[in-house]
Amino acid sequence: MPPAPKINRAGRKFDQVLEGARQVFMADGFESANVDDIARVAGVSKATLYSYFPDKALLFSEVARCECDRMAEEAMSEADLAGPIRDVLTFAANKILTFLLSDFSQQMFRICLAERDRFPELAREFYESGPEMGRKRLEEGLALAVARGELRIDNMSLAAEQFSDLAKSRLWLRAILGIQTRFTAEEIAEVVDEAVETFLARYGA
Amino acid sequence: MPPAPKINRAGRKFDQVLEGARQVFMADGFESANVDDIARVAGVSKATLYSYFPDKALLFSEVARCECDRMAEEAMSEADLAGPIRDVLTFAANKILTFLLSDFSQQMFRICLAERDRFPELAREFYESGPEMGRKRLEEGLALAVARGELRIDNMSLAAEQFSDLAKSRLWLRAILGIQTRFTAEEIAEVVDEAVETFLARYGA
DNA sequence: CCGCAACTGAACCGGACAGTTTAGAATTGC
DNA sequence: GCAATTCTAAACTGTCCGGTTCAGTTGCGG
Repeated sequence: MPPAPKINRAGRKFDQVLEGARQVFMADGFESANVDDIARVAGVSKATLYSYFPDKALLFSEVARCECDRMAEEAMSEADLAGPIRDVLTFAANKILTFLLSDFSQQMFRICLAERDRFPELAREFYESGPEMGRKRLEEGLALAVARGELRIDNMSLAAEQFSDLAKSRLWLRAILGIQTRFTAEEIAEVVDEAVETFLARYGA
Repeated sequence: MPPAPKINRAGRKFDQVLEGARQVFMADGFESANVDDIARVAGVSKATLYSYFPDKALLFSEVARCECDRMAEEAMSEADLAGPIRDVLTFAANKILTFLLSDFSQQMFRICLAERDRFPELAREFYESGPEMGRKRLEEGLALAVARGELRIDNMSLAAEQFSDLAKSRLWLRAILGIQTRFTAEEIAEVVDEAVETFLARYGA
């Protein structure tokens, strides 16, 4: 199967359907999303929607797959690797934290977790397109710094995980649970700086 | 309101109902849980169940509240603070990680996150009874070590958060997403040891 | 302008499920 | 051992929602 089974991609309104579904699913998740709502938001009749997708679950899978791809692209975006290692790390931690606190990232996580049992494949795609992809990118950057003699790292993969875990200290959990929804630049800078400090204390050359 | 509004606690089978609800809600969450199932598991008729609780939501809230209390007790359990700081930290990291990987902790997190919007109070109770309580306990332990001159810590609360974040590196995310369900002693020991190492590199005296 | 394919809108079906009712059985207290 | 209370089993109501159907409209190629 090239992209997915039983989906009829031909037709004028296919993209409309997908976009409407994206909006509704990303806002409500799978269970709470209502197919009538999706049709309405997509500006399409329910019959048309069902002429493209055999059922709600496959429509959701398709949307989720696309969104995982979007996330992967985000994770692959290049970082600036020039300059002193401390600055590079600070920039990276900032980027990681900002992304992890974004609405998009938070919604993706919530939805993938909520639908973990119904769509186990989705959880895996999420993990690979998000955290895993980010970790690989980070490892590459760290490897360069090691090569330049700025860092000393034995366990590269775990070091990368530690770095992103440090970068989201305190704030991510509060955000995902809805305890706190806005974050000041100071709060973010504090977590980022402390993350870099701790990471360098361990791995700085 | 002493515990909760409109709940009739008198009657022979109150505890049965609560226990049945606990089992079903902890297994299925709020939405997917079926009231007929709860009654059956509790060994009670549906009418009896509804004579104690006015609706499903309040029954769920009561169960969730009790489970948060259970979690708080778990988090408050004393750690062994004697011995060299490295051993104490290793023990603590082990305890934190083991708890965070337990079925109970994982289910609590999944349920609280899934029902975040429907029961915002629950997310807060979870946060305070779990992560917050754990952090406070950890801070106390760290403060003792600082007093003994074994650690140097400026930002105590963030240091405690960093420690628990380091302790769950890599494994927690894989567990919560269902990517990996069993963990070898070696995997756990590796994460724990690296967490302690990194923490001590930054905060060791 | 014809014919065909896509699309519409609204009604409809069936199953799931929260919550209610009722008629009667079991327990308990006195 | 009787009366009041509690519980039971099962049928029932109303609602929600995924998915289908269908009679009719739109729009486009020839």
